[in-house]
Amino acid sequence: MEPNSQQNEDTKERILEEAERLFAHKGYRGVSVREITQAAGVNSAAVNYHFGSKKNLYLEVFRARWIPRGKRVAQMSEAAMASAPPSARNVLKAITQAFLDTFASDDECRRHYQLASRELSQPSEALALIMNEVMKPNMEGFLRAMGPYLTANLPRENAMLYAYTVVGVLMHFIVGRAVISKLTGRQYDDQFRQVIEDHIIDFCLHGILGSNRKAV
Amino acid sequence: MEPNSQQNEDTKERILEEAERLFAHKGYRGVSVREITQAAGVNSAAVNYHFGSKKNLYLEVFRARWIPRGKRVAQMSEAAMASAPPSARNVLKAITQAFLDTFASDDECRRHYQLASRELSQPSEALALIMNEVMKPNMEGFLRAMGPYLTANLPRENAMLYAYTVVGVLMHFIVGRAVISKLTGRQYDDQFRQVIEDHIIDFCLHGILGSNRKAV
DNA sequence: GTCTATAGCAGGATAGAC
DNA sequence: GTCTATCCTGCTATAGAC
Repeated sequence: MEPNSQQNEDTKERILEEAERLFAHKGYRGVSVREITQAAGVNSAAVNYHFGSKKNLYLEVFRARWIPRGKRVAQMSEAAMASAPPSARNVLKAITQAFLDTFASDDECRRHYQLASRELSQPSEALALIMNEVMKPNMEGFLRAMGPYLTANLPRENAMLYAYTVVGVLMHFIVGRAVISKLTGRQYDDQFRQVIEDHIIDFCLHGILGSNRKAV
Repeated sequence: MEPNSQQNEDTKERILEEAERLFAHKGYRGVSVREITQAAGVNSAAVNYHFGSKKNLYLEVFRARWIPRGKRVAQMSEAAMASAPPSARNVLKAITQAFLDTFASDDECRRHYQLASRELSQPSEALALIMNEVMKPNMEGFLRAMGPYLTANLPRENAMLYAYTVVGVLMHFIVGRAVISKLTGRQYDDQFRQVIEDHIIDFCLHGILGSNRKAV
């Protein structure tokens, strides 16, 4: 690979990185191309050269970064479900830990779900991407793993509501971190993180099994 | 009240109404003052005359419309909790129905929680308003009513996590309506609405009581 | 109080030198 | 491929006529 192409890839990567960070933090309209290129330390024309338009850069953030990361989360989740002793609790533990821990940093986790959360409540073209490529398969994997613990004749529609609720609870705790600290008066450190993780697992476990515990 | 003042109030009201609708739909940055004044059928200078600035108009939407409406939701919730036979399920039913039904229309409900949801994940000055005036008191009312059904020594911090989760589930189902229809393949009509309402009540009821059922 | 006109600025995108 | 300079559009806010 010749140096120019290398440089080129670096530039594209840096733009994508900063674009994701800023879009997650401020939303699409809240960020300017100039702000992105400045943060990436590249020329202000680079976005249009490499991505064609601001809008396409936004979509490329999802295509090149969000979706691969989302697929890693799903893989981690599946792997944990397969390796732990089979139980409903371990299935929920697997998806919860995958959602919270399959990231290079807390910040990356937060960014990831802020982008998703904004698409859920204010859809753009990116929503179809994340739903079809990541969220729907992830929810289906979760439901497959939970299958043995649900009533046999539970309609698919109702099962999907459980999966949707679990995802909602997870995202709500990730993106609302500042609010949680304010409400509880407790700093969001590793210890509190663990409290929250346990809370989510317990809440969702009983939420799902409460009306669906299979007769033993 | 002289006609001018009346006209004046009408103008302010129309601007507030359209501003809320558009801010909820597209976010603060996604809406221009021109768009709001055009939708309200008033002159483009009217926003600055009546509200001083776009930012203050945004805050005024919360002060003049969101918070009173949020307080009505809390009142409905409290009233329903007080009038129904006391049970944990009825407490959850009260808050769920208050969240979903204390609105002139489905659209108004959606707008209300879209504004709140965006503030949660991307706080502005409005967040402190809605937290202090509405959300915190509402959560505390919910926990007071749930108190008899929780273990006596449950730390306030953990109780708050339950309230925060219930609010999160409710908002997730309200703002994510389009996604739910896509996931389940089912149209969001009155019948499905009832399915979802029952789902939310059951999920949260068992989610909370699962680890906290008082010994009888 | 209401409107038109516009100042003043920031945005996305592009042309063209290097 | 990269950068500077710039076009054009659209924004908020305001000044000033009526």
